[in-house]
Amino acid sequence: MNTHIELSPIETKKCDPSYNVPCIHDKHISCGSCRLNTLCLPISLHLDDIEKLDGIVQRSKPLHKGDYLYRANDEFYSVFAIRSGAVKAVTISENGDEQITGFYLPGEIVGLDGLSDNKYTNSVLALETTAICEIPFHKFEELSGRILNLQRHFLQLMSREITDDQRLISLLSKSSAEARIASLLISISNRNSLRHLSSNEFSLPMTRTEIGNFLGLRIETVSRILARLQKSKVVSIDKKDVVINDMKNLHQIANGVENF
Amino acid sequence: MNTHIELSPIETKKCDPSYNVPCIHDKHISCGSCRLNTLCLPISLHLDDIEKLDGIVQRSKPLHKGDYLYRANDEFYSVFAIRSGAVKAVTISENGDEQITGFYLPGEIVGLDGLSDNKYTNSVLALETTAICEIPFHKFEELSGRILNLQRHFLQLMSREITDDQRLISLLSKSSAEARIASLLISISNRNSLRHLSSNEFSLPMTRTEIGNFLGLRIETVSRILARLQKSKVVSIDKKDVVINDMKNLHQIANGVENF
DNA sequence: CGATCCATTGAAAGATGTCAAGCGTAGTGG
DNA sequence: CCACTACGCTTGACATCTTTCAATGGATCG
Repeated sequence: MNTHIELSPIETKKCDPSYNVPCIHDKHISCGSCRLNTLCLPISLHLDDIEKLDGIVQRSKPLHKGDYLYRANDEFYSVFAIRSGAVKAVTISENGDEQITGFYLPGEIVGLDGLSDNKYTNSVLALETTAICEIPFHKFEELSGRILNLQRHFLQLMSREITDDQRLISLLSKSSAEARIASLLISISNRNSLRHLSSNEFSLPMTRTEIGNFLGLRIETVSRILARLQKSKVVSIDKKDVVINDMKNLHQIANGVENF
Repeated sequence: MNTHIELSPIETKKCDPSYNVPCIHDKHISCGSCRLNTLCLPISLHLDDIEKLDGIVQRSKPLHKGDYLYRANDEFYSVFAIRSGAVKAVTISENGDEQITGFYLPGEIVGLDGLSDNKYTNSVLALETTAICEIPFHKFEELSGRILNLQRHFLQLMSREITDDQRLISLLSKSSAEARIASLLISISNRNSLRHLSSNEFSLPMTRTEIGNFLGLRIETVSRILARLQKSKVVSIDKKDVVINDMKNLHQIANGVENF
């Protein structure tokens, strides 16, 4: 059974048979042969340890746009690795409005917010068709009791989430609308690099409204800033498709806040 | 030897001998008898486990205002619990300016940002005279291999830091200057409650400039907002001393963003 | 006592938000 | 298949909020 899902053009290219690598979208791919494992497992595990990990990872059918992976206040059960597609994490504040706390791309982990109170504080839902690896936490915890590297790795993942969030705090605290948007573009670009995709050309998985929500800006401001960046030839934008023409300049506009 | 340090009036009251409880500022207090242990150890450890933990905690002489606990890029070695006083965590962005990512009060933990790359990403320094419990991480890790509760607890601490940071992101992303400052006051108030101190009356450990840096506002804005809150009788402010007169109203101003 | 830091306040400028209008596209139902 | 609606996006004009600049006063420290 082949469970390939719809792909953006960039992603598809990588799955061309001529590449002679396993396709990341295959539901039955193992952790050992997953092209993303340098991201979600950036540690030196022995082959048989990887196999053990592989044994507890559950791969289910893909989420479609708008489908929830989990909801705030759901009981914490698993953490999840994004295999393809993209998701957003959102919280709902008391007065009812939604705040996006992060976008997550392939190779990245969501669900770490669930540990502190044994229930998730965010909801996570798909921005586009998205494939997921689910890692039931109690099994993982049991496994990581036996594999010391794995435990250490997990702590690092959490610490990474903390430092990423703090970079975002820094960005929101001090930067202009233009710097925020430049930073977001750089962030996506960098994360694409890690996945061996183009760092200069990519497609935004989220809407303008979502960008604005995430960065604390109105949609009109997002639209105007993108138009301004386009006009100054730093980037080219056609709907969701972005080409970064002048990365150096973009970094200057982002004002030293590299990514988040 | 008595190593009592200077205290704010509120804090001092609690150390009155008539209270018949161990004084939190005593360098030689044990984890088992520390009044803050419900904060930094909110778990059910057996008595002998607490003693083991106690054995690895190092209590050094207090930091004075401006002293660094650690600096960004220092090798990660320990996490730290604040025993008394207050510290701030700061990062320096590429273009050289400082961003405060958090204020930490007694019973709270700093240093969790150091795990991901084995070096700290923040610098942490004292806002006032501050006593610290240092917990060398390798010893802690070794200990938590043997005490399952402790490992789980540590993950919860990290997850808590993540959710706290995300609340702050939400605040910075969407709120007016007035809401940000109201939220900060509420946050300090709540954290004082946890420490069994007054939730309506306290002294700010940080300057207006630091408040502004943390909340993404200029010092003049901070000053004006505080004046406005005072004028509307929601709070009374004299220099660093704050009295919250109308908590309900303050919550409304904070606009549903409870704390962070 | 002078230097420095912190805080307050006013006036003006600048940035972002709000409101309103309009366009294109995708999805839906007749 | 078309019309209709909903949604996402863009752009202009104006309002509002926050910053910037400037002047001043109090507190602290050597």
